[in-house]
Amino acid sequence: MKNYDFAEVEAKWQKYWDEHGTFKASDDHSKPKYYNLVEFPYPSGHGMHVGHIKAYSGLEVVSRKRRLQGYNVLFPIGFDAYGLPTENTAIKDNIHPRVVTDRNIELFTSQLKKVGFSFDWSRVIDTTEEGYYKWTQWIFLKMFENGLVFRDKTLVNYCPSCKVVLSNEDSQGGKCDICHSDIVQRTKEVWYLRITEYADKLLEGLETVNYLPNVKLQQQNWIGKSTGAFVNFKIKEFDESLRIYTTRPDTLYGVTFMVIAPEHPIIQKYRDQITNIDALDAYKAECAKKSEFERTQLVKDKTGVKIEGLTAVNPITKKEIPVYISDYVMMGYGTGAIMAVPAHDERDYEFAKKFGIDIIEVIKGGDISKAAYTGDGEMVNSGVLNGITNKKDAIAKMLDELAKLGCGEAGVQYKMKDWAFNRQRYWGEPIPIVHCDTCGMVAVPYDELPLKLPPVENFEPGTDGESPLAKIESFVKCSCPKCGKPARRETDTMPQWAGSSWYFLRYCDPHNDKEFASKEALEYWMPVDWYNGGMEHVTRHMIYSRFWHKFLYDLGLVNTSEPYAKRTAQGLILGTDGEKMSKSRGNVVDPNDVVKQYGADVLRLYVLFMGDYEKAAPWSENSVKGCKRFVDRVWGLQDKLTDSDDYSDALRSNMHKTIKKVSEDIEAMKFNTAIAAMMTLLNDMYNAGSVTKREFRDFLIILYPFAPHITEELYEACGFGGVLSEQEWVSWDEALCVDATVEIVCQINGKIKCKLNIPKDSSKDEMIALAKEQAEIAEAMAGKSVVKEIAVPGKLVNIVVK
RNA sequence: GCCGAUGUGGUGGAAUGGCAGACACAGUAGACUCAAAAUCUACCGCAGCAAUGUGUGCGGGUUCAAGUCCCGCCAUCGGCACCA
Repeated sequence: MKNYDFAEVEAKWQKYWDEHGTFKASDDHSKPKYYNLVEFPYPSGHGMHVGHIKAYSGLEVVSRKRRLQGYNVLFPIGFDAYGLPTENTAIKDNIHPRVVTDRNIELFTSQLKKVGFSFDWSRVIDTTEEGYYKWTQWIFLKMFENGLVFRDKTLVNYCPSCKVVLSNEDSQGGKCDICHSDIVQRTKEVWYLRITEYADKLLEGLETVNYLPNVKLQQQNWIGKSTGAFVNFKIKEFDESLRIYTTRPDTLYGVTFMVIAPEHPIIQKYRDQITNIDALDAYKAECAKKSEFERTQLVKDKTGVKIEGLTAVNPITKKEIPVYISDYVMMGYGTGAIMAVPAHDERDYEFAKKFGIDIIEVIKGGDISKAAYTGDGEMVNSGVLNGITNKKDAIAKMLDELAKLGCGEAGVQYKMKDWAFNRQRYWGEPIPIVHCDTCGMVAVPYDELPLKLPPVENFEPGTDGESPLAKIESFVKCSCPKCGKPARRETDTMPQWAGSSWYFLRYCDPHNDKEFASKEALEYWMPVDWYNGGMEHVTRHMIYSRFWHKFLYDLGLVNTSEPYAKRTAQGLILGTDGEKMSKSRGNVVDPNDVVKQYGADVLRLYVLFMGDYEKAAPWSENSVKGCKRFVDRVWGLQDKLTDSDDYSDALRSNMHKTIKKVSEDIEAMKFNTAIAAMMTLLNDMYNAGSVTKREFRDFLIILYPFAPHITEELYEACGFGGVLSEQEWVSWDEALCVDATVEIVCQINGKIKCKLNIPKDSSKDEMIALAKEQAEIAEAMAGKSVVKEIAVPGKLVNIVVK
C-alpha cells in the first residue's frame, strides 16, 4: 500500500463528479425530493474563510446522505453579489464593479470546488446578472402594483460614511451594518416597502415552521406585536384631540399628564397659539443633535418641556392635565404621544418626580412613594373599575367605557417598521420607476425589464445623498410610459437584501426566461426542506424573504405560504486566540491553506468535529492534525481486509450501533459525536486486527458524507463495485445494537463497590441476587440492615443500607 | 433595564436522572531510529506512596442516585433597548 496522496485523489474525484454530473438535481419529478439550502455568499475580494466552509458543511453532509437514501436532492449555490464592498473596491482601484464581481465569483468558485462540496453547479445564481435581476425588478413592480411600495419623507437612518439611507434592520444598535460608523437621523424622502402589512402573517407563520427556538423568538421580538388601545384626549383650548396608544388602558384613571415626541405635528399646527414655542423649538433642536449613543446614555435622566397653551382633558375623569414634550417618546412608534401614568410606569414615574407632577395610585400592591408599581393588583381610585383584581377584566371593562364615550378603541402596534428600500449607490438593481410631472410615479413596463444599469465613468456617490446614476443624463432623461411626456428616471438602487429575498425560488428553475420560475418546478421543489445559515440574518434576510414569499403566495405565484420548512444556524469559527476572525486581527484561516496542507476531507471533518455545530469554537491547528491522523488510519485499514462478506462476531453489534449513531446524529446536526463514533469504531477495528469486506464497505458509506474523496477512492480500490456516490445508505438492526452481556455497577448507598458482567436480559431480582453474591457487596452490607434495593436493567444495582 | 443562551480536565468538547470527562488535542514515559519527523505502546481531573478522598460557576433543595430536575445568586456571550 502506498501512502495516501490526498491531492491526487481529491482532484481525481472532483473531476469525476464534475464530468458525470453526480450532484445535478434531476428533472425527474416522480422521485421524492429534498431541498437543502445554505445562505449564498457575498463574493468579497478576500475570498472565503473557514467560517463559510463550516456553514456549508452541515447540509453538505445531509445532502450526500439524502442522495444515498434515494432522494432527488437540490443543493444549490450562488452569489449575492450586489453591495457596497465591491463598489468601494471599484472606486478605489478604478475598475468596473462588474469586473470585480466576476473576479471574486471565480475566486469563490475555485475555493468551493476544492473542498468538494456537492453543489449542483448547473444552477448557479448571480444576483447581478441581467437574467436574474430582471425578476427582482419584476417582483418589485408587482409590489408597486399592489400598493406595497411607497415614498415618504420622514426621519431616516443615514450613514454619513457610506452615504446611504439604511433600513432599521441595517442600523441595529445605531451603527451602520456595513462600515460600523454612527448612524445619524436625517429627514429625506425615500422608498419603503410596506412590510408592516405582513406583520401578523409573518408572526402567525412562525407557528407552522420548524425553526430553532431562538430564531423564532428573535423574529417575534423584532416584529414586536403589542395589544392595547388608542385613546383620544380632548384639547381644552381648541377643537382638537390628541391620540395616544397604550397597552394599559386599565390605568386611565391614573393619568396625570401627557407626553408627545418633540417632532409631533400638533406643535407646528398650533405654534402661534403656544406661548413658549421658542423653548419647545430649542428643546427639539437639542434632541436632534444627540447621537443615538447619547440618547441611550441618558435613559435615567428625563428631560422635557411643558407646552404652555395646550391643556388636555382626561376622557374618563374629565380632569385637566398638562402636556409635555420629551425625547423619551418616539415619533416612530404608536402615535408619537402617550398618556403618562407615573404610578405604574417607570419612565413616567421618573418624569413626574423630576417635574413635580401628581402620582395617583390605581393598582394596589406597591409603594408608589418609592417607585412605580408595574405588577398586578386590585384596582383603586378608578371609578367603575374599583375592586377588579384581574388585569384582563379591567382592560375589557375600560374598553367598554371608552366605546360608550366614543373616545377610544382596542388596537395593536408593532415595533417593526416599514422597510426603507433604497441605496444611493451604483452597484444595485435600478428601481424601475419613472417620475412624471403629470402622472406621478409610473412603473417601467414589464416588457422593458430588465432596466439595465447604465455604463458609468465615476462610481463615487453624490455629496448630498444622491446616487451616481443621477449624474447620467442619458439614464435619467426618459419619456413617461403613460403619457409620453418628458420624465425622469428614479436613480436610487435597491438595497443589498433585494436579490436574496427570492433566490431560493430561482434555484428551482434558474434558466427560465419567461417566468421567475415555472409553476411546475416550484410545486415540486418548494418549500425548502432545510435551511441553514447564520444567526445574523435572522431579523433581516429571513424576515425580508419570508415577506416577499408571502406576497407572492397571496398573488398565487408560489404554492406554499412559508418558504422554509426548517431553519438551523451554525456557530462561528473563532481565531486561535478565541476572538472573532477578522482581517484586522490577522487571525483569519484560509481554507485553501488547509486544503493544500491536509486535504479537503480533513478540513471538512475538522470543521464538523471541532465542537457543537451550533456553537462558536476556536480554530486549532493541532486538532486539524488529529483529523488528518484519522484519515490516514482509514487509508491504512485496507491492509487489514479479510474476504468475509459478513460482519464478524467481534464487531457486529459495534457496526450496528455506529451506523445507528451516525445516521441519527446527522439528522440532529450532532456531527461532532457522529465523527467521534466513527473514530471509536476505527480504533476497535484496529484492535480487532482485521476487518471484513462488509464492515469496511459499510464504514466507508457512513463516512462518505464527511470525507467523500478518500471513501470513494477506497471503495474503488477495494473493488466493491460501482462508485460510492451511487450506493445506498446502510441500515441497522435495532435488535443487534445490544450486546449479549452488559456491564453493570454495584453500589452500596450510591458508592460503587464493584462491576459485574451479566446477561443483558437479567431480571431485577436476578441482578440484586447476583450483586449480593459479590464479596465487596457482602462485606459492605455486613451488620447493616437493608433499607431499599434498586435495580436498573442494563445499568446498575444500588442497595441502601443502614 | 428586558429577552435568550452558556458555564464540565492543561485545551476543544462527550454524557435518555444511573460508572463524569466518550472522541480528539496537548503532555509524560517507552519502542522503532545514528538522529529527528512520522508511526506504534502505555499513562494522563485534582490531592495522596497508597487505601482512599474529592471533583461539572456559587449557595440551598428534591431523589436510593443530580452536570442533568427545582429555588436563589454570580459570571460570560448574544439579541433588543425610553416600544408607552
